[in-house]
Amino acid sequence: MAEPMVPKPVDPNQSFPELEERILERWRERDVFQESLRRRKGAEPWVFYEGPPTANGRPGSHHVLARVFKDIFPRYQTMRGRYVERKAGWDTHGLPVEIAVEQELGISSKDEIEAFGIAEFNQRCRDSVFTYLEDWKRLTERIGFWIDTDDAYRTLDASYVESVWWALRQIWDKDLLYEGHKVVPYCPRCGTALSSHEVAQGYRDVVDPSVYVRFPALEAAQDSPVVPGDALVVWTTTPWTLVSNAAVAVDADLTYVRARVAGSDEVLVVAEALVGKVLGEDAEILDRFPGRALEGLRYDPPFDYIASSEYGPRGHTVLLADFVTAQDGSGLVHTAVAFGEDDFRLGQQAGLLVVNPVKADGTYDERIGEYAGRFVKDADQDLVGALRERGRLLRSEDYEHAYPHCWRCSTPLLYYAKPSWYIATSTIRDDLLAANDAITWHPPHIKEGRFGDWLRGNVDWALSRERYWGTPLPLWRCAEGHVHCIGSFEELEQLSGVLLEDPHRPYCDDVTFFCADCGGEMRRVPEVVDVWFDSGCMPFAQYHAPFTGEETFRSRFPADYICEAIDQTRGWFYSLLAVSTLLFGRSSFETVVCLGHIRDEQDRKMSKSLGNIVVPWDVLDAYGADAFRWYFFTSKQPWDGYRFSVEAVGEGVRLFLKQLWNTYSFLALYENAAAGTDVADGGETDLDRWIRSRLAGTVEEVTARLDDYDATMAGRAIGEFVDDLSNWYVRRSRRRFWEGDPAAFATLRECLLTTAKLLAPFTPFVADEIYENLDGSEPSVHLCDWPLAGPRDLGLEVAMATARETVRLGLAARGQAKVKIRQPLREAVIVAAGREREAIERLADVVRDELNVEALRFVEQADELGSYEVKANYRTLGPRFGPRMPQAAAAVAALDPAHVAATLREGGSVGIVVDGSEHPLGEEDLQLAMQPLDGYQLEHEGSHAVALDLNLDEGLVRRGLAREIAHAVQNARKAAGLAVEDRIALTLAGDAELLDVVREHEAWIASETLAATLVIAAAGDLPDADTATLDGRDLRIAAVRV
RNA sequence: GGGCGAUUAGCUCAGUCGGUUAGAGCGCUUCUCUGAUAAGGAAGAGGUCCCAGGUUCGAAUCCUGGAUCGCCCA
Repeated sequence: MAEPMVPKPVDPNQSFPELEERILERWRERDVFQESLRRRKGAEPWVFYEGPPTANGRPGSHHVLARVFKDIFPRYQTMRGRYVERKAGWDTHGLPVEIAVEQELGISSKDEIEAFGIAEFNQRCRDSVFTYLEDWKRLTERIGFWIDTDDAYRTLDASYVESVWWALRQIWDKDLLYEGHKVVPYCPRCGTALSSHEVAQGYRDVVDPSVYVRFPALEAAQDSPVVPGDALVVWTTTPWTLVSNAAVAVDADLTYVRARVAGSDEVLVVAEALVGKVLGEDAEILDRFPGRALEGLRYDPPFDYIASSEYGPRGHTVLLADFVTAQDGSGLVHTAVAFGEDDFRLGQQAGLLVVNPVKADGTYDERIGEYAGRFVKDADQDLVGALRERGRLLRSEDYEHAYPHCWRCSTPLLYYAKPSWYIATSTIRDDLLAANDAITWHPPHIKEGRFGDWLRGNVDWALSRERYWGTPLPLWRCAEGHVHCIGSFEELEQLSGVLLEDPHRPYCDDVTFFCADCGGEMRRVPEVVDVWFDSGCMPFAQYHAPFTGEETFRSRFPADYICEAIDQTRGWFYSLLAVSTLLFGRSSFETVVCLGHIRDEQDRKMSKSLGNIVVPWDVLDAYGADAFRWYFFTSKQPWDGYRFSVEAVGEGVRLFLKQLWNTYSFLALYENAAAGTDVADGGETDLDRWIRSRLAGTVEEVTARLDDYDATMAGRAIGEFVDDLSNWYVRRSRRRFWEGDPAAFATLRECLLTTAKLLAPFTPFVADEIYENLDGSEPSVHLCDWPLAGPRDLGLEVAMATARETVRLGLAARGQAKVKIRQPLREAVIVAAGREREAIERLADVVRDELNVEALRFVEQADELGSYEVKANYRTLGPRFGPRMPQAAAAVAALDPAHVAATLREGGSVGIVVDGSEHPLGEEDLQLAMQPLDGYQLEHEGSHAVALDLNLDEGLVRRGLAREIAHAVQNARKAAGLAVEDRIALTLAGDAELLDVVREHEAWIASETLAATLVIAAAGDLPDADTATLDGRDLRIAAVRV
């Protein structure tokens, strides 16, 4: 480094938002982000994948959280020497976009979309996707998130879609893509099935009717315990499915009973364990039998819209099932084949036919008579009413439970049997688990907990959506049912002669070709692909691999790091893992940081309806991006979630950024004041060596923490260092800075410069400003290499800690004695021996100065100042004595403390008797504490104590007054608005005794206050000057700049 | 109903391997320091470490059960 130049003056009241705007301008001018990439070109890549947000909504504070965590580690790794490409991405397909366009068009059904025209509809989707793109770009830049938005991948691009097609073809070729008929969660409003990870987003507590319905037994099988006229008690929380009741399920081994309710002739059948709950405690039990005895029993269904025969031979009979429990309900479970996963499976086993009287829009079809055309969930109450009227209803109550809703439109989902395309992920469950095994999760519990559990319970991925705006499913099918999966545009062109420019619907729907098997016309199936599959393909699709970007993809796979909020466990984290495991047999990311949610000051979720959203711009305008970032990085571990408010950010500004800035402006101030003067280098002091050692320790700590993706502890370590720098190093070194000691400037400059580099990934703006002004040999701190830790002097660090502890005790003693610090005292008596004493002696200047005492006197034995109390060290003696520890502690307490102290000082050991045998105790087994002695003001902690001699003589009093006078003059200087380096002509008047002190300490006062001349006027002079009152005496001060 | 996480001062959070009297910052009161500071220092007030059992010489910490909150799943 060249001889440092004098930094330009620094405004201590600098507005950070204003500073940041200026630095953004500088970054643009110097093209710093791109330059940071150019300089690392060819270096070992460190790979980050951007999880694509959708730009059809405004970015919020939670996006800022994610984006700053996406920024910090790439910045850090770049400084460490890695090449960190940062390609932005946008998620552009899917229902949210369609819904926004529907709202814009004022329509709300698929029929209306098709009437409007798919081509035009999709064009509108395409247009709407980037509605808030500028907001996103503006915020991204403003918070200092360096990502290349000009080279962003977009899931709607034809190249991206083609890569997704390629992926599907790979999966198809592995026989893992199939059409299944399953009960799926289905949104009747959106007209499409949802994947399990979408369902996971929409659980909400609702109150549904819970009904117990009589199903009268008809003809009984031979040996049946149940006779015609008895009624089965059947429980359900979905009355709307009762119209298509197909069977009743019971558990074969569970015990059921015939029972009579008190005061009634009616005989009801329920599980024994639930009799009390369903029929009352006083019900009379007539018969007990296992569930299997009920098998085959025919019953009269609750509604007769659909004849028993339509369900096949076993329609409206009792079946045995493995999912029935006596947990709740009646132990007899209503089964509607089309409306539940268990129901459907049971129906398949029993050969029941699927009868689904519910149309795709969620309303009953014409078979359900008066209810035809009604939305099924709305019919619940009327159906319950109808059951009641016909005497079928035994009981009805409200049942509160979590029920899935469509994550986008909030419509309650129906479980619904329909054909859908699936990826057989459950067959690669072990591979998924093995891939997960190689991932490092932050926080770690997600790996085996939430995410691992989810993988272990993996079900096939419901891939298809019966929608419009999405990647079209590349499957073509002929009338004979032959299916062909297209893997590239070129392949489709070869088959059809059509090269798609836009692969979206409806254009791809128009492409046909001849079936290779039967020669029939092949048409595309109507579905599009789950958007999560799109985003799961981003590792290769962002580069259009394997078509044009295969090499790039290979060099950027897998990612070293990804970061998203916890809700992506079943979203992007899963889709990334599933796709790459299917295609490449491994995870596409190695480390993931999982962020928590942002809540408001009252710990409520932030939502538009509560009106408690914190708009990021409010934070940025008030405190700036560095403050915003610093809050997220250091206030807590990010996965714990944040109680967030604009004010919460303010505290970090005051306690960290302002402190840092003031230290920096202090350096600039005194380097400017000292400029041109030629002061001899005072040489490095212990204080310099100490802060450099602390700096080295901080570099080590921050590096280790960032390597471990722990921004929180890394940031806090920097915060502690800056606190030490400002509140101890600078505070204790001020005189050297006033005097212009080059050694002090060099130390502080180095500390600030290294701190700027450590801070660059955290608070990139203020870090760059400090670097620019103190060094500036590179265009930006972000082009610098990460600092290497210098040598440490741990002995000195420990010594300083001891000295500071001594000061703390001394100041406490002063406080207790109510003696101001400006009043010098004769001596401080310090109890310390060995290493402690050496430490304090080494740093005696610091201690003496800080305590304002003329001398330090050491005593090795506390008994000179007070008496000892001796206590057992539980940590060492506990393991030794175990259950006899109380006796041992009592024996120690009974020892003579003075004797113990003396013995230990001579290196001897002390014996105690426990249970009749003697045990020698060494120094480490005993703790000596002090009891203060009268006459001294003593503060103690452990074996270390400080006492102050409070006797004042005339000289001390007058020196104290001299300091009061100097202080009063300084206040007057400050009040007059003088700069710290201004020389003054000083005239003092007032109380005669004070003026006497001034005469005695004239030279000292003049030098302290930078007085070129000091005139002592007559007592009554300067009637109009500033007046300070010292000890009840007036001092009039006139200070004029010369 | 199940899983995961959380619960420590009015607020925000630390708390190492189980060790004596549980800490810090903010806020509040009093005092103090100041040639940078919106800062610093000292003292004070403020605690059922969510509850109950258990293990242990000793539990905020380990175990079991429960409560509350959050997220996820049925």
